[in-house]
Amino acid sequence: MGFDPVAWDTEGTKRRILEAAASEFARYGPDGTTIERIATTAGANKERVYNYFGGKRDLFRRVLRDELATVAQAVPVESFAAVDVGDYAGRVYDYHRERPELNRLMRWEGLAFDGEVPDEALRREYYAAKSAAVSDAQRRGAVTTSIDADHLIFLVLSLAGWWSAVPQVARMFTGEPTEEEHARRRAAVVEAARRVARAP
Amino acid sequence: MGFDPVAWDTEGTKRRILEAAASEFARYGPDGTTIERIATTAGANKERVYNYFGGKRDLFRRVLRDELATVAQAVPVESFAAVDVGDYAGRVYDYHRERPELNRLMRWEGLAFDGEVPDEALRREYYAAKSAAVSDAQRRGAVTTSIDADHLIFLVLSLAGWWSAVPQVARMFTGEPTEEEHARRRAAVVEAARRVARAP
DNA sequence: GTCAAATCCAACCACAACGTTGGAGATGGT
DNA sequence: ACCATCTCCAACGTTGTGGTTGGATTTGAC
Repeated sequence: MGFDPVAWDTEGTKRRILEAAASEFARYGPDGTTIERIATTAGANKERVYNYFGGKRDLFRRVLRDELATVAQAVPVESFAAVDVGDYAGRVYDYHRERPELNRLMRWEGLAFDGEVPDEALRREYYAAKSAAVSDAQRRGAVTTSIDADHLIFLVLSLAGWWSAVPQVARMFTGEPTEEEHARRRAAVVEAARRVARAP
Repeated sequence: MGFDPVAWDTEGTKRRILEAAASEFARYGPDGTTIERIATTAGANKERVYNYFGGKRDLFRRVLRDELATVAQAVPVESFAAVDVGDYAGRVYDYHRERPELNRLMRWEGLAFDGEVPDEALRREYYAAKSAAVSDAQRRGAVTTSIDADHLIFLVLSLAGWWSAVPQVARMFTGEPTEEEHARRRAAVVEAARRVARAP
């Protein structure tokens, strides 16, 4: 099944396995995903998966970690004194839309692994930076102080994230997510985020 | 294993199976749940489950439908001209907290069954009633018109629901959900919902 | 050209879960 | 007291998946 006419391409194989794993895990979750399917999708076989990465759980964690590293770069965080909260929420909405994997992986994680979180320190740091971006803006009077910084940023993320958490409910509320509907949703998210953060 | 000293208690068995199924499905999801475990938890055996309800999927749908019927009564919908949007959001947050099953089931549904939704007509009607409660308030000037009614109500539900969708993220943002922290989260949700809906 | 090390593959084991089935036990009418 | 009917249970067949292992193939150094 491998297309390696001349040499071993172990790095490439690893990468393809990770890509396939991200896709499969996001789609079917930790339980619904089979190593077999990941392997064939990646043009390899099970043994390679077990050999390169450990068992299924290890692979899931690895995929989630990579995905988190990606988003950290994709939607950077500054102070919300300089960046409008609404625009930021809109960008987060866009990101969820064009790369639904992370959102789905996190939700699988929330449902299946409830307590335990891999790379907790790293992630905590990432989230703390976002909170800091809010409190900075609060100190400068650009954002309301009637909601704690960490609660506020989380709520803003809620506005952008719930749509893909329960897409079936979203559809029943607002109709099929056509391109236009997506634009409407995005506009609503932006407006709502601004309203939540607005200074008095 | 059955505790029926005198007569067959088929209704009771059905009920116990449904209760066990709700708990198991909410906890482990459609894939992680085993019929065996449902049966033993309910003090019955597999064959009863298959006989009373169909396969696993049928049972899942049944459980979800029952849960939806319950919530429809628990958090009734009126016009948001009479009821404060913040209070309503707080009640929804409370409901998610004290009965996490529905939220989890909906999220499993969103992840595992993506497209297909059982009892779509019923649910659509339920959601439409909520949207109507918003548009009524908008007509009366009690709620902003700068966000569509259906988007607005969905966003309010986001504020209350995202906490349990990604509990691990919530924890990393705002710390362990002690009783106090829950109170803070609830207050933030209430305040944010009011801000989103506030009329000019 | 040779050989040790690394990569890849196919077949295999164990086991858990779905769904079924044949029969045992209880019930209520006649 | 008997029988049709419903309820219950234990055991089974089948399938699919996680994870392993032994060996074939390729590579690069010497």
